[in-house]
Amino acid sequence: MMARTREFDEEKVLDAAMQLFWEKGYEATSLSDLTSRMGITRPSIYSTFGDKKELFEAALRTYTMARASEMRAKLQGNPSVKEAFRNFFEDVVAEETSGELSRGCFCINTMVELAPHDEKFEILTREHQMYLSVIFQEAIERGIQSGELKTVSDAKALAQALITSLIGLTVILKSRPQRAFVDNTLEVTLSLLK
Amino acid sequence: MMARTREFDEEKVLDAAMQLFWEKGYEATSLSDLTSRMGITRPSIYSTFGDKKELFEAALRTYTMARASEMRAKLQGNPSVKEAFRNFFEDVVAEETSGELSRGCFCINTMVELAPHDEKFEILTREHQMYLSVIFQEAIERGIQSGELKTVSDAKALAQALITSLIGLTVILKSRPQRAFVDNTLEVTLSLLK
DNA sequence: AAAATAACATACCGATCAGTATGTTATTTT
DNA sequence: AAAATAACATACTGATCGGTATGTTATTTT
Repeated sequence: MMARTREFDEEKVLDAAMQLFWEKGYEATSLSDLTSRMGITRPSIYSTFGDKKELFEAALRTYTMARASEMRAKLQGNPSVKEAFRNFFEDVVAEETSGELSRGCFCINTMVELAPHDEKFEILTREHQMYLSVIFQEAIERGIQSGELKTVSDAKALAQALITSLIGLTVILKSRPQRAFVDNTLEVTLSLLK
Repeated sequence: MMARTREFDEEKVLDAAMQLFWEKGYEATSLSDLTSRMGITRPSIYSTFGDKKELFEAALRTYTMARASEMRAKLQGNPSVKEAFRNFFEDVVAEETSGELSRGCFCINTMVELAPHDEKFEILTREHQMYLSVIFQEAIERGIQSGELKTVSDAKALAQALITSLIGLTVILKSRPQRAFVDNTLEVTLSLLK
């Protein structure tokens, strides 16, 4: 039973927490950072989301769900699978290149920072990547079905290799490599789709 | 001029700091962690290495130099370039799979944690990866020279794509993916060498 | 041997950390 | 309207953070 009505939008403040954790990671984000960015007080955070780790987990789950559906939409929105993949990878590059900060991928950041020390996040991040690789796989199978891609391709293995390259690309973009490096990587990687 | 003689081996304690930063990252490693692992006191750390960030930088530089020469040795030690790359990638997998903790690559960890927020580490991590890609490139060129690889290959672009895949592989191993995922990725990635 | 000096050990600094106790205010239930 | 209750705001907790002041000990230089 609810007495006084909540003055903040739970979804909005969680999104604010997500942005912050995404930018700075778990350890480097303090409760003070969170209260000021979320616009609510410390006790409100604890009563609504639990402790810092639980809030982080909620933020990450929000992120992964949004990212998976965004990715599926992008890959399904183009009749040509090759074009869809190229556009997708180039969007990633554009996203990280534009703007002051390259936040990378929240899930990948978490895989690096927390997965080795916290089994919950080891599982959560692994399963998200596996899920993404299935989305890749479905797109590739669509390309094989339509005749755009060679029938002999191992769709699953190819999808997994592309996910691995996507992770590598996302990570190295944080060091702001030269444009040519990225372009070369993209050309060679996408040449796997044939 | 030196009065009292130093009681610790500078190289050894720096190596201890490297191990710790490698395992836990910058933020999650405290000065207390460092003193107990390095076996020296706080003032000794500060007088010898400077503050926490400077110590971290020294540790990272030690790591990158060791890693680059280790990598060059592994790639040069085999007359077959294809075999050399396969062994190299499989060594990475074995390294991360065995043992309780998958530390990943210290430089990649730093790229994720610090590069977006600290230009010094953006540059340091980028240049290390570029250096590694040149080592890859030289091995590929050797393979072209010997006739083992196709003459038309763009050695540089290929090397850069392989580095990107290596980064992706190193990162995803932190989430302990299924063996089949890794094997598939490896097969497809190494198929680029032909 | 005396003076100088640098590495040592101990104990401390203010600041900040994650998390909570306490009291007030607004809304619902009775 | 009274009682109950949950969200609010403020202020606090002990612990730990990175970094340093201070005094002692060992070695070198004079």
